[in-house]
Amino acid sequence: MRVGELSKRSGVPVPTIKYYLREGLLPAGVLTSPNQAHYDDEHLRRLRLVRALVDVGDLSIAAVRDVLAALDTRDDTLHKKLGLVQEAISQPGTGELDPLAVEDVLAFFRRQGEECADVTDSNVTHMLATALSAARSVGHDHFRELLDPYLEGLKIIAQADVDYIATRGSTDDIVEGMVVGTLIGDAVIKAVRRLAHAQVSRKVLSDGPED
Amino acid sequence: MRVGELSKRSGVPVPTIKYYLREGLLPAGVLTSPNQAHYDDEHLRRLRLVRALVDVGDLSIAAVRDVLAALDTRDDTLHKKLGLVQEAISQPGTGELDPLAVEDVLAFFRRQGEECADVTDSNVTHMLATALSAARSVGHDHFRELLDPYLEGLKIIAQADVDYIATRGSTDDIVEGMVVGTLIGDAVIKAVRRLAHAQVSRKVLSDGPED
DNA sequence: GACGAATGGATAGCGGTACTCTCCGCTATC
DNA sequence: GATAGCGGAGAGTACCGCTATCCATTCGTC
Repeated sequence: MRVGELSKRSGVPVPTIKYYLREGLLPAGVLTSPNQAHYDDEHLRRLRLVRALVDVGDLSIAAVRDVLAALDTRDDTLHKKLGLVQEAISQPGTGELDPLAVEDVLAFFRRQGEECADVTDSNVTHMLATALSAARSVGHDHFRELLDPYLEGLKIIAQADVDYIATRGSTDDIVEGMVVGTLIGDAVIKAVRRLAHAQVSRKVLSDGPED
Repeated sequence: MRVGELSKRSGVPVPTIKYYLREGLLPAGVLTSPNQAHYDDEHLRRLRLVRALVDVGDLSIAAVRDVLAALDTRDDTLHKKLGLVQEAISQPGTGELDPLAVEDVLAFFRRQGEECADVTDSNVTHMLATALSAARSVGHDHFRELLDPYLEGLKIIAQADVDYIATRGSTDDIVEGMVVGTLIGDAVIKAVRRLAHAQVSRKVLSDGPED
């Protein structure tokens, strides 16, 4: 297919597709003439992935490029590849780090028996410390006490994630599934947590019959 | 205190504070002269809240304004106020809605015995449908099967959230705690989920001893 | 009470991001 | 052979969150 049909099938405007091509988010099509190129289903698939990362995953174009580069890495173990990808989909955040919050994180790791060595300087750790710093800055220094119950709930969720991913065939599918599952999972979790809050709020607060 | 000290204590540059004042994110200080205003701890607290919402909660300035407006509402039941605030901190997202994904959401509600009536057109429902649409568009139409295990894990988390909030005194503290807890909780959950993934990935994939 | 720094207030400008537009010569299709 | 679409490249746009500049006034302190 040519770019017009790629656009129609994906819902992405042609100029945007051209932009993604320029930015290296989509591989160039196969040239059949100096100004005719052919795109296949793989391009369509990749394009939809890019949109999902941008729209739902809220990744910047640069971050998407990193993710795709990690996905396309050929010569690494699965574990390394997963690590690469995870770094790429975990934006660190910009705020100041309160040393007390960093200590909270380390204490949490110790409590959970994490080998901290290879984790403490990752984006994920930074994310966590940033969030706890923000909590402290607005006077919620007891927020850290939620880490353990959160982990308890997230173990269930992570297990479901792993089971879901395990149904996939090739290692490429696994890595891509991890990207999609992590980012779309984030969005789903955000929404469902809010639903759970609303449900509880409705149950707990029977304040005033009606108005 | 005056603006300079407010800046020093919060770490926010003076021009930014002025900007927030203009945008209505901070109430004006009490004027003691035509060009001197006095700010108190309440301003400082509000400023830090704004920064947390912007930095960690990733809210736009407009969304922050909505949240603050909801927080400052005086004449509503707690339940209504919580609902208002929840809408304000739940950005809908922009993608197309796949009708099949919408059906997935409704089926989920039915399964969970939600009274859908007052929920189906909320931002949160839209968030969920957007995420599931994205999943479908990249070929993960079985992603919806994760909804139930996610809810199971999130019930634990939501319970912890409620317990945490319940320690607070005034209803104002409750509502503010809900904002902070929801947004910072989102960030924390994101991070901890990734840690859980990494942990599981390390456990499951003992592929190759070392390199 | 003089003087430099800081203040409140208003308007304009800046830097980054994600597109979007325009133009070109060429090509598929009718 | 007309017309629509194409690949490619550079410039332009819209929005967002600040940041810079200016002004008259006032604070701090000497």
